[in-house]
Amino acid sequence: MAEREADRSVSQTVRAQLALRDLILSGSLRPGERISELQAVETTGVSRTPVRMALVRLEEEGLLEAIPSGGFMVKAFSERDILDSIELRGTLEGLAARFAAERGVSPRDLEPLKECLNEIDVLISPDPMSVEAFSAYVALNGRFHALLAELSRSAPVARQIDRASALPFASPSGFVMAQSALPEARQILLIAQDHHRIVLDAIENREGGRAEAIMREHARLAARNLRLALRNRTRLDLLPALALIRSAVD
Amino acid sequence: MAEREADRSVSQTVRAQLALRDLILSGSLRPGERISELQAVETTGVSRTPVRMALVRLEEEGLLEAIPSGGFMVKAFSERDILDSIELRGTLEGLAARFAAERGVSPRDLEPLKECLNEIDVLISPDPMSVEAFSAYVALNGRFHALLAELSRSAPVARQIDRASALPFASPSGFVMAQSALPEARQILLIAQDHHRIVLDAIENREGGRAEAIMREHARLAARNLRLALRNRTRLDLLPALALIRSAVD
DNA sequence: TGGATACTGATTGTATACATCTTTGGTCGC
DNA sequence: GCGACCAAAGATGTATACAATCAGTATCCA
Repeated sequence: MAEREADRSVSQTVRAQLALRDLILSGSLRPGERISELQAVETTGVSRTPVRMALVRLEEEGLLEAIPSGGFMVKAFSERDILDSIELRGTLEGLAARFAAERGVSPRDLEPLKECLNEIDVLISPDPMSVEAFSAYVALNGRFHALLAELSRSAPVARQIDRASALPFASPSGFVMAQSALPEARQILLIAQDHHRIVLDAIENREGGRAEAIMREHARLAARNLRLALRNRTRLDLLPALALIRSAVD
Repeated sequence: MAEREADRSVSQTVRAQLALRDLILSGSLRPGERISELQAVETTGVSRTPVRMALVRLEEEGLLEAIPSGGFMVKAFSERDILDSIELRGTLEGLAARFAAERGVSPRDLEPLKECLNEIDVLISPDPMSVEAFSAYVALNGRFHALLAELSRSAPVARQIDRASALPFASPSGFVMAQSALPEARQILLIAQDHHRIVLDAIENREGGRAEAIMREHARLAARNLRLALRNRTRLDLLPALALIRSAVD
């Protein structure tokens, strides 16, 4: 009951969507649980109309599932669902990289990506990375992947990548924070950064197949991160998305 | 003002969605045109609430685009957008086929697909195929592709394929009807059917790479169909989706 | 005692009224 | 004559009231 009268700039629908998403990812709403609209109205402080709009959008986003008899429930994911979602994103990013390579990109277009990589270099340079560095990495990594999707110059492909990355555990840096405390963490980021450089090199030299393959492999690093985080059981609190996993975290 | 009181079994939202989709695909609503909610209310005969719900769903479907200042407009597609969407679907179906091959499927699971192919064989056997045969082919072909997506046993992948195929010009048999009058048509269907057989063979023998590659190539038949239909300019009336193409059909 | 049916409560789907914002047309000023 | 500003009309975003459907429970009959 804090920010009941939050800033008027964003629509009520967006506010409800953000609030409900937080509730889902934080685990306040359990997988399989039916979402009561009236309850959501009380929680979010907006009326039923924007709440319903938000529910529809969250369903399209993949966090909710429509109940045949009406209404929505929180979707449950298996560990394999998550791994598949990561492979899916890798496949789509691979397609984007291949398009970029085949169609050619100007040095001017590559500029922001290289700049992004240089900034990442600075972040991952100190050997025990700080938590803030990990956090900054997440932002820069997301930026790099977004720029890469644009590089395909294909609106349909970029759109599909966005939708595939919408699920928090499928996003490019979904499991980075989880292992910020592990010693292997920095090593994995160094490898990831190498992938970044390779894909740009492949695109520059118009090697479509190579660009595609490296992006697929790159996504599999996320899967490795996930397994690492689950096995070590450390800092799982940094992964709100895991509240959605069914029978993986018991 | 005919079916104002259509059957009560479907919700008003679905009815509005179907009606609006028809209006868009038939070209009654031009690309770039803002969709007036009140006008949609008059056209569809339902009230504003379900109309707005339908608009949100059609946006997620990819047929509409949100206007920053509010409301929606009909999306415009370039010819390249369409070709990219086809390649996108092929890539996703390739992933599904690879998953099916790698994970293995039981003969029991393959049964309905083989049955489907046998039915298609009967349809494309007579040399001058009838228009009804083409129409039946569209249905069976859609069924085969849906079954193949299921075969991946990956809900996220199947879901993404559904969404990629939602755009009419990206769907598996999007451009089949357009060339039902052309002599090359049957030949292309014979090749497509060969692809179908090959992918099942690859899956049966757990050849993931082969299964993936053939599905990618298979999708490119749709691109070939599109070019063929556009060049011949025959039966373009059978392609309502072309109303969305910007600057390709002038 | 078990099962089926009817009833009641609650929840979702729909319609409409209201407020705010955008857009468009006209007029005034430069 | 052109541009900017203001006003009015229409559009969308929001809230709420109503209707219909679904789930749960209790009772009645076999």
